[in-house]
Amino acid sequence: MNLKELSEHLGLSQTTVSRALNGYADVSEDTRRRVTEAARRFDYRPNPAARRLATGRAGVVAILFPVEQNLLVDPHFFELLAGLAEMIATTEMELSLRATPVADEIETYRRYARSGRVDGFVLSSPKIVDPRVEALVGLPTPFIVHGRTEVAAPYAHLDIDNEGAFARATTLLLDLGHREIALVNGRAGLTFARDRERGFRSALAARGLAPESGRIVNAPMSEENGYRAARALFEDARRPTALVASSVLIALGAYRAARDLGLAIGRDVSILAHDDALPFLKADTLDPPLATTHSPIRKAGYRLGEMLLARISGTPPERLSEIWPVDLVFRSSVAPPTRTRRRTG
Amino acid sequence: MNLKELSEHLGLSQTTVSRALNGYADVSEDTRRRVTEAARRFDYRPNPAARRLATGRAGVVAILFPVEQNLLVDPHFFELLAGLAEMIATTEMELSLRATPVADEIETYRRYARSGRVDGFVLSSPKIVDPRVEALVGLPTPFIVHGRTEVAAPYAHLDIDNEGAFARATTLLLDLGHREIALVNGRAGLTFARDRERGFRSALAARGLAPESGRIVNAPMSEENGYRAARALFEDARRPTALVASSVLIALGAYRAARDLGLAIGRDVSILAHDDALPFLKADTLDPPLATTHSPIRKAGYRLGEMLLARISGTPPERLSEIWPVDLVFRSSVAPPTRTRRRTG
DNA sequence: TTGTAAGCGTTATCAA
DNA sequence: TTGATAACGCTTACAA
Repeated sequence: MNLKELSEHLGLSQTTVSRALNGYADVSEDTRRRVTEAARRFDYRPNPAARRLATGRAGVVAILFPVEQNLLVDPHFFELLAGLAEMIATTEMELSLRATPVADEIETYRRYARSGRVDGFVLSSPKIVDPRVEALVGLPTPFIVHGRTEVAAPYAHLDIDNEGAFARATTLLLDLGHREIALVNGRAGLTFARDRERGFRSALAARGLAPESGRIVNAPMSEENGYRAARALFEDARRPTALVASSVLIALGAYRAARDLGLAIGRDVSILAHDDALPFLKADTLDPPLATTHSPIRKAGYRLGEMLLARISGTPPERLSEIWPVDLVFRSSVAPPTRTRRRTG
Repeated sequence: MNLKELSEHLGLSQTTVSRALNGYADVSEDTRRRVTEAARRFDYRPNPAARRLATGRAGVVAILFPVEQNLLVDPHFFELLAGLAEMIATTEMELSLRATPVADEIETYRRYARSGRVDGFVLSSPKIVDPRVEALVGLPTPFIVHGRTEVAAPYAHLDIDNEGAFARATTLLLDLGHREIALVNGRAGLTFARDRERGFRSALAARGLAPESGRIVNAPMSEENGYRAARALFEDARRPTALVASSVLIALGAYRAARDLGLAIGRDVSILAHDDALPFLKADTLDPPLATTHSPIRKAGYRLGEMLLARISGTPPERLSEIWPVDLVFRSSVAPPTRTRRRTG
């Protein structure tokens, strides 16, 4: 059943039927009712290719990932993707997952944008200065960034308040009496990692403190890297009494390191992590329950989809900027430091 | 630059230019050369929407995932996805990633297939009897299955020889002298898990043995589940001397369990796993290096893309069936059993 | 409030 | 071997 048949059946023109279905104002209520009712009865679905040809829109939003980096293996990326896919599934559009060789990334964006096969991009894990964003602000294809980056032109983005979250987390530990606090962060060069470090430093600075050397670690966020970093920190002669982690995955590794070294979490050492709400890793079911700054990355993915569609519909980028506040959730993995406990490796 | 402009520039009809570009036979070599040369010079790209409207093809292949199950968090799934995305990126098509509520899965396939927005599906992790496949064999939309399932009609599929692989792995352990062997497998009900169990059992049966109760464990393949299963097995009074695992992730958990219990891998207990070549988890860099049956799942994803495109181009499903052999890689995590070593919890 | 008609950029049919 | 011409199914000026 196509538009022509449907309109013939109704004794109306294709124009009127099309407008009735697309919610134009200049259609009588009565006609609209008849049309929508018939459309439902015949299960009429506009042909997407025809619509795309007529409107000039591809009906596709895309997310690119570098083949060589194992981004797909990063659960944070995947949760974002899942939320995005959920949102797009509520529309008539497609979410296109596209592989690109890392060396050719910018050129892939360029070519793909010009191909007319895509209406918009979602960018994740932006660097402090991100060549993808720099290239895309010069192109007509809309895009949205999960996170922030340093670029002159306005660009649509959704971020969480990383700096504020880590400042509050660090302040909490300071309030409990901790003075020796370490930060196990994500990869250096990524904006979120810089912002979290800023929050960490500013909280310390507010008490006249500064992080000691070696107390800030940068690495991709995995259990294994969390274990390595925490183990090294815990084995140091000047073991920190508290650790802030950029992911529950890292905290999980830190838990393992603490166990291996016979340290009681929430007693010998306090641990607090940012929680992106990875579904297979619940902070409150760890032993002991893990204190967190909490912000579901899946929801962010969903919202990114909505914002990108708004951008595609013409909302200017400067109006599409959201910074989400982050909850601080106190749990028993943090406690006041126990004085002068020192342990040699 | 569109077809009309290009053909006017060449002084040819659109028809001829189109045919020259699409490799039709009835175009003179000379004309074809001129046309392709001009197309390259002007960077002509056919409008995908127009092409889709004219051909009736969507230019999209899709892979659906259930929102509630954390499939996206399973690295096996996204390695497959990465390979698939790599293949599709070499074409003019899109790979659409689509979320579906698990309760509504079949209906989503149906609706989506009828929507005209997709030319074909990739199905992964089929069940022994899989309702998705049963629904899709009745529809005109082509699809391909990664794995096998029990269904009357022919269907396109690519699988590895799970049964053979696990029979060989088990036989290797038997040859080394092991008699008490456990299997830590994937989720029950999935075809690959059944096939691996079959291989395991048949190898034992060939020596007149049968697995003892509790020696076959089914669970989603994760480090955590591997740890739990292995720990329970290793703590049992009748500890198995060898363990076969369906994933390196499981083996990783088993390594941790062995370490926690003071068991030396490759001495007190032998461990062998199927290796899908997850990029962040190399069997040969574990300590000790892990013996495996080896088959890169990413390559399978790539090949699935090729096969699906062949299916879409008209190759009948019965001609699209591949079962890949699996390599057995001996490493020092397996050794002959050390007799009468028993350890109580 | 409704209808006419002209695109949108291809591919496919058929005739030359 | 090439070219008119008609689909493909929709949206959207513009006219009524």
